[in-house]
Amino acid sequence: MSKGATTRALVLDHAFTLASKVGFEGLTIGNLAKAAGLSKSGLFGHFRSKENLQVAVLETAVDRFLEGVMHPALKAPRGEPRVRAFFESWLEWARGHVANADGCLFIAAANELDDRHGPLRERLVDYQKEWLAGLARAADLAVEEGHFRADFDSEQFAYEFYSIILAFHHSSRLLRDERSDERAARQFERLIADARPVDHTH
Amino acid sequence: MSKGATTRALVLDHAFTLASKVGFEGLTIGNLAKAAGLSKSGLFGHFRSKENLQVAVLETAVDRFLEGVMHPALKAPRGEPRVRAFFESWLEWARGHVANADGCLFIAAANELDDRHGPLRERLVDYQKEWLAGLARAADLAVEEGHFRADFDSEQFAYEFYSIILAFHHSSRLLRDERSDERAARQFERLIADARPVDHTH
DNA sequence: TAATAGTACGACCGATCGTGCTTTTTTGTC
DNA sequence: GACAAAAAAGCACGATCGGTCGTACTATTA
Repeated sequence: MSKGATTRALVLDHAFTLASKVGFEGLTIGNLAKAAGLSKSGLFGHFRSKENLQVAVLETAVDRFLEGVMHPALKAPRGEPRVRAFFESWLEWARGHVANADGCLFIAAANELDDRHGPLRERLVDYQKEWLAGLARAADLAVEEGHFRADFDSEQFAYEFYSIILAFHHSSRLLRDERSDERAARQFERLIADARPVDHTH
Repeated sequence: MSKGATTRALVLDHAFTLASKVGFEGLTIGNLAKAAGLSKSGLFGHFRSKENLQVAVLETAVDRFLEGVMHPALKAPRGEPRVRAFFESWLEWARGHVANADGCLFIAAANELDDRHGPLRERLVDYQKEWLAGLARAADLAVEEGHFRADFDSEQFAYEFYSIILAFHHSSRLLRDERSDERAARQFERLIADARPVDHTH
């Protein structure tokens, strides 16, 4: 890796951490330069605009998310186990960021960008739709495996799945409720229970 | 009402609208002054600090929320009807703001303030806890009326209720999914169905 | 070794931020 | 209508923002 690519990666590493705390808007070039140990203009040269920097940070975050959440979950056996694996690793991602006193960058970005337009917003939307579609696919597989009901709206499932993450983030970050973990787990179990085939055996 | 109080109220009216679009951080004194038709310093004199202004805006928003969401719902008969009324008016609040291309100020504030400290954050947290407690109380009444199961965690109910609002806001604002309404309604019906007493009549 | 491209620096730009100080205009009371 | 008080405006400040500039050092390549 060339010198330039090395420091660029180092900058993006600091940028991801910093942006997780302050969001995309709060991320200033001056502060990032201070954190990374570069001059403002030295850092700026790597990206040539703030928007380019933001896009690069978003893609860094996406890489980490794929690596830390999506890929591990895809190793679990298809069907309900994989759906559960998604939940565990996804929540663990959120939990880790809450514990570090920074938040989930994607949730922060969603709130900052929801009324803007431009490439940053479009990319974020595309990624989120992709992940929700991936979740829906995992749920469809659970239907095929017979773990979930045949009449089952997997998109609705993905929608509600994400609502659990959002509520957990809100409850633990803003309200600082120590029972957020338990709450999220119970909500998830209820979602799974309703997805299972009806039991007529008794 | 004295002249001062009149213009102060007018300023807060514009401030609420503006802050709903840009959040508490994006709300600048210069822009607000432009919107309200005052000079920066003329407006500033009414509040003497930005933090005071923000607190006043938050309290304005709380008044509107109580008036538009909480009070109407409390007029519905206790039990499930009142719970449903909460859902309808709460979602209508969110829906209205989404349609206006601004967002729910409380959700925006939650994301901006979740890692800050100071009176603004504390007030927001207090209000949100209050509303969730109010919701839990409404659910408890539904238990008393026999509409909901006896073994029933009303705090969990309030938690999941709010997750529906959060997901709706995210889905309609960021993803611009036209089916957000339908999704939220279905999620709510599932929440209610699970809260009802088990039916052993067949 | 010489030429070139990549990397980083400090100084600086115009714009905007919140906020203080001073002056002018408006309001309410006798 | 005079006059004090309140309200609004005018102006300026220091800080910070994203971004540009010329310049110097350091790799890479010829």
